[in-house]
Amino acid sequence: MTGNSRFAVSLHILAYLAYRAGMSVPSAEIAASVDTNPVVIRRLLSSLVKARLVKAQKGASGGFSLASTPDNISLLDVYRAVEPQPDHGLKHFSPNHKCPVGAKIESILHAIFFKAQAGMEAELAHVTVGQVHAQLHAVCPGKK
Amino acid sequence: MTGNSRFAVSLHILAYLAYRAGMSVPSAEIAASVDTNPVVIRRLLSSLVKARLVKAQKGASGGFSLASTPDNISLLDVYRAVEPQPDHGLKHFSPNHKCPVGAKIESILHAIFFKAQAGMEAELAHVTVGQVHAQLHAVCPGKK
DNA sequence: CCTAAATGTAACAATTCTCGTTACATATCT
DNA sequence: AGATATGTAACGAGAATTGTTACATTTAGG
Repeated sequence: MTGNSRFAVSLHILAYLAYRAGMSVPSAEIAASVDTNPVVIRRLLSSLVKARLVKAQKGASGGFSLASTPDNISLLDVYRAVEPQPDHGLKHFSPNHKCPVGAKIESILHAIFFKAQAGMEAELAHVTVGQVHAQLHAVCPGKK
Repeated sequence: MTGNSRFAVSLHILAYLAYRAGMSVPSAEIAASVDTNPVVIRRLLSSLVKARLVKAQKGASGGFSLASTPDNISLLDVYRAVEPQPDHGLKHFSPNHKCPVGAKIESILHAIFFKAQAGMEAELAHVTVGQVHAQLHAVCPGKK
């Protein structure tokens, strides 16, 4: 795969839970909306539950629901819950420390990538699941 | 690999070319600094040449050199030259359009990812290869 | 209390990406 | 002419992602 789709699918999941407005929603129903296997959905939900963004209810008539108001969940919360720590290629980057450039470049790149990452996360921080939900309704107001 | 290291290695390459101050540098020498195979270096340089950031000289005593002043090359130029178009997982994301959520989520996510990407690129835009080069000298002033 | 429905997770295959490596054609300086 | 470099194709190993099957565990509800 080019890039992983964990973040995109997770946002779909949370938007769907917001759409179902507090109901307990089984993974199979979400999987039908995302068009994938329920296990894929449960794997992501497992991370979202650990991050306290979602509550899980086992057993018959169980399922998942948001742990708080959609407006209280930022996309940065979601991003951090499901995306692995971004390394920007530095994990497999071991330059020759005997070279003056190789000796110093690593820490310089680290600082640069940190700032770039911060710039991206700042954009995610001020968008909420509630806003995504609102955009869904803006064009498609009729709840099924 | 977790993520690709094209951008990181490319910055190392350009910092090395700046460090060698206009000399024609063969890929083998750069590879020694990065600690990898010369073909890996030439592959990346191929992209950098296409983007007009670097000049190549074939034949004996040939090699590579910066196409302009280090201060005229921004990290965003480099990023765009060597990184594939980021899709944020949307390429392999085809939700069920029969569902009200699945029908609309894709374009909403597209807009969100575009802004997030722009936030990151803005940080890269105001850093130059010249600044990276300056940081190298700041701690290690003795050129070999 | 029993059954149906649901989560939680392990395991595995198929696909894709990245990187290192070898090989070789081509170009060019000395 | 010969040594030195680029340019690029081809291939394999390793890792990550996703879909899938399988199964243990939990729980609501009749």
